[in-house]
Amino acid sequence: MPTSTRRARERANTRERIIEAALHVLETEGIAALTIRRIATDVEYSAPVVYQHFANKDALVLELVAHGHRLMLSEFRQAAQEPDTDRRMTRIASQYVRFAGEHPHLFQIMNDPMVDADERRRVAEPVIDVLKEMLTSWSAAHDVVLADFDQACEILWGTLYGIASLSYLGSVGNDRARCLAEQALRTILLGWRTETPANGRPASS
Amino acid sequence: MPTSTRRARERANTRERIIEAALHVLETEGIAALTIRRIATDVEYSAPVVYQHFANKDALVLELVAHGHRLMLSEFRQAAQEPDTDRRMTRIASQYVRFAGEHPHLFQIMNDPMVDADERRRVAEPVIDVLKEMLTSWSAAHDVVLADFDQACEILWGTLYGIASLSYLGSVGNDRARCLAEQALRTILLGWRTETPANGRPASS
DNA sequence: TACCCGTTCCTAACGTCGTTATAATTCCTA
DNA sequence: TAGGAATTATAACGACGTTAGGAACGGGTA
Repeated sequence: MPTSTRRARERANTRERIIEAALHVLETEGIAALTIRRIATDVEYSAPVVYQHFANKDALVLELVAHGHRLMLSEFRQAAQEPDTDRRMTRIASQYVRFAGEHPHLFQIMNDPMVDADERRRVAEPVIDVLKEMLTSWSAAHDVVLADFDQACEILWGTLYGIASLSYLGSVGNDRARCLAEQALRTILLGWRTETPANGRPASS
Repeated sequence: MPTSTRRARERANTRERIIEAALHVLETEGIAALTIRRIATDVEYSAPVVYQHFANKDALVLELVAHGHRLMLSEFRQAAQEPDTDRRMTRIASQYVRFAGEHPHLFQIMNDPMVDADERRRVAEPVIDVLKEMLTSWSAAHDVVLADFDQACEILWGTLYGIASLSYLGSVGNDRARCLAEQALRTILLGWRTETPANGRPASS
């Protein structure tokens, strides 16, 4: 009975090898080197074989985008262990920019307008959820009630992306961008604390 | 004697027509339609003629990027006429995002990692300068001394780009992105005002 | 064992891209 | 008017994503 299951296993295995090869090419040589023929060569197949595992190049790239977000998610979870809510926020900012610096080509396709907007939103969702959790606990810790929570999250997310882009677009170095991101986050959080109607009594016991 | 000057004039004219045709294709049909052959067809020439005016496609695209920044600059200058320094800042934020929404494909190539980083910095400089002037007058109006002025500018620039990207990447609609940008700017400015060592005496006469 | 059918794979090809070589044509100048 | 430079188009090259066609393989049945 296990004859067909083995075939399926082999199929899944080559599919995985294709993704890994594509990922390796992307990270080491950039998006220009990421061609179907190159990937096929690396996994020792001919080009059309790739199309048995992916409908087209976009589908394969989407897989890399998903991988990138999973990677970012794991780094975010790591940063989320910081107990202090303020430092946690600045650490995630720094981590985000660091990711963009350490995986520039991955970061590039993760924010490539060519990939479908809905798909990108879908794979980015878990990462944004971490950000939401962190903002929730931060606002709770400081007795800050945000006028519009989702809006606040989108502002943070956009800000992080924008400042990370300064780095990967070559406007500033990555170290400086990390500094900028931390500073920007501190400023925004300070702004939110300040604009909260000054009901400034500390949380009663 | 004017025979050679006419030739030069014609040359310059064709060059300009190529740029305009390229711009039209880009804005109306997107970057995928922006091919040398298509542009050449639109100006009623064969493809190789384009290479008499531009070293390669990148050089032509760079011209479009420069055009985009000039366009953005003119809109910024318009927003800069607002007398109130605070409203001026939020207006520029709104204007930036609006530009990204009204010229999505132009905005895309203006921030395309494929175009040379140095060249992009160069053509973006005048636009950033406007932002710098506005921040200067804002901080003066509020007696705010920014710890690091350039850093503050880069934070603003990055934030605007990031939030505008939320729109053109399809995460949020353009109207919402404009709202986010204004809100983000207000928050950041509030943060800077707050963190300034509370020498809170109003500007003495 | 012999056949057969479905899967897997490769070669070849199509159309498009950016770009270049080559040749024809045009237009000014001497 | 003859010659030479500038201008133009045709054809081609290599690389891309993608598809068509057929060869090879491998397990289930006679």
